[in-house]
Amino acid sequence: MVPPVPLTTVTPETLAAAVRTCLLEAVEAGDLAVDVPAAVTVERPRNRDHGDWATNVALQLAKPAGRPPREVAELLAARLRGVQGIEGVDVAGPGFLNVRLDTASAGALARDVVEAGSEYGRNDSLAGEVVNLEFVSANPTGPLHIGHTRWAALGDALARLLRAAGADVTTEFYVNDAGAQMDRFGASVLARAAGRPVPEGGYHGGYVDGLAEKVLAERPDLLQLAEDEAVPVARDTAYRLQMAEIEQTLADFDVHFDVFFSERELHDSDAVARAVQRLREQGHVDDTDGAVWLRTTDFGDDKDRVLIRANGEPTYFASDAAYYLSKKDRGFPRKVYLLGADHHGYVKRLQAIAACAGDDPATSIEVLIGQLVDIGGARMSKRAGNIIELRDLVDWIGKDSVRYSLARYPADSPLSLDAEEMRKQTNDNPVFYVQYAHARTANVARNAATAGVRREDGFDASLLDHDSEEVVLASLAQFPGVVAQAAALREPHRVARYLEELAGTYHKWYDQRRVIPSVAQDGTVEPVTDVQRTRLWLNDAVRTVLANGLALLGVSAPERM
RNA sequence: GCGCCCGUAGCUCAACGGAUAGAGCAUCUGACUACGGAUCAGAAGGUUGGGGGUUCGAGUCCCUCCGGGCGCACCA
Repeated sequence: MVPPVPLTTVTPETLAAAVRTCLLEAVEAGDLAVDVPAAVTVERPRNRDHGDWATNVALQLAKPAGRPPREVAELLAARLRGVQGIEGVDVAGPGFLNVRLDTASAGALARDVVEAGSEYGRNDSLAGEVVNLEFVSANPTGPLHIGHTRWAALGDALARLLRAAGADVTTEFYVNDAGAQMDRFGASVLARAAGRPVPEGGYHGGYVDGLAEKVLAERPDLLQLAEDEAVPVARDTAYRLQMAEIEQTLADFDVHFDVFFSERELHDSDAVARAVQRLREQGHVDDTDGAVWLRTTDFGDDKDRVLIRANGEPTYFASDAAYYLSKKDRGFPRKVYLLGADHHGYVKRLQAIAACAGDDPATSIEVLIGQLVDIGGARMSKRAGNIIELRDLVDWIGKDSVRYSLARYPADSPLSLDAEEMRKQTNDNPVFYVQYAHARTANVARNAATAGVRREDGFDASLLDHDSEEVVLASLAQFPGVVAQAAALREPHRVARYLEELAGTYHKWYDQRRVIPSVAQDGTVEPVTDVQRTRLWLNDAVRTVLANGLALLGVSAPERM
């Protein structure tokens, strides 16, 4: 007697495809007259009485088909019942289709996941998308602070997520290294180097003293130079030092940029002037009151914006336009910006630039607005004054906890975190809950090896028949969908929330089912069977997904804690 | 005044337009001769800020009011 090994594992994706096939067949047979949608949604019902998986297609197709939803559902149910791996189909409520899988078809996923390894969860939902993702873009005139920390954690996670979904992503940090602010920065550093107070409107904070010291070490002649010579020297030297620190801080936070793009180079290469000329040729530039204006009101902005001031100096907006055109010219159809809430007024202007350049803002520009974070109880920086520095946060709380804590909330929700909570290594802190689950799977695997339980000796999916196993398997099955959805919505927090759920299902399973043979009171050891081996596959499948998911968030997956 | 975002359990927050709105913390009850308890089981906690509307179905979409945050430069 051959055991009922299914030909294919049943997952939400394969089930959705099966439902769609049934629909097509029903239409073909003349049972139903409706346009079959390109994609069918299959979800895990909240209530387990509603089956393993459920779909609402019948409800959605009822109107276009001109039939009562339950009638459409019944019609589909009859066809679905013949699909391999499906144990039963019920029509429930207003017209939901509730599907129960047979144990082996659901359980086979454990092996698939282990065999896919780090590939499991990767998908091609965004294949062919070429994306430029800009985030952080802090001024190089001081250290990174808490606001940048949120964008760094979120932006980097988003980049990983988009890549996992098959997109071609370039991450970019725009360096505002041009303009009057840089001269004020240079003047501030010079003043401190000379032991004078920082000039009006300059940069304060202990870090300026630190920079002044290092600049003096590199340029002992600084104070002998004439003022108009000394400021650029102080400026450029301090800029280089500060930028190096920013890059190092980001690297220590496991955040890597493909491109650091200099605003100054836009000016030096005449790209700004050419951009203005280009916009003029597109017919969206006016010369009024001695200044050069971009008619952004043509595209929904409140007022037109100045590109070149009456004094001949280009505005920051002009370099932004040039920067946009650079991204366009470098071959990025889609430009994603992560901006702080204090810059949301900038969105319309950005869209207007795109429109003036002849692009459709709806597809070429995507702005994610992040609300501000408040971390209560965090130490203020002595160097930078009354602000919280990224470096201090990471040194004090730890990279994993900071990254995870910031990535587990949607960007558009204002957030207040508690530094003491983030430092806790308990259940209060979700990152430890998830990491501990991972460490536990590793521990079980080590114990299994010692006990002689080996995956390659056997796998029988039908043995994963406990409720807690069905729940773990269903959670594993959802991972690729979660990755695709999180990538499509640009919401890394969905991955974190998912991992917490998966970790929970694993801990519950661990409490209910043993992988290692138990030892009886008289010392006799239970023999190793396919039960233990198959559970080890499941254990390792969970570890695979936890590791893959944590990697998407830039958080480590420890083998021991 | 205009614009964008947010109002969900005592607190911090989830919830592709789906079925009885969920977690964690805090509070209360249980499980430690344990595959590391950094865990698990259970209780309690809600008119999703108010009011209309759209539809088979609204925390989610539309309108309106209330409350909070942030923006509205020839600044960077």
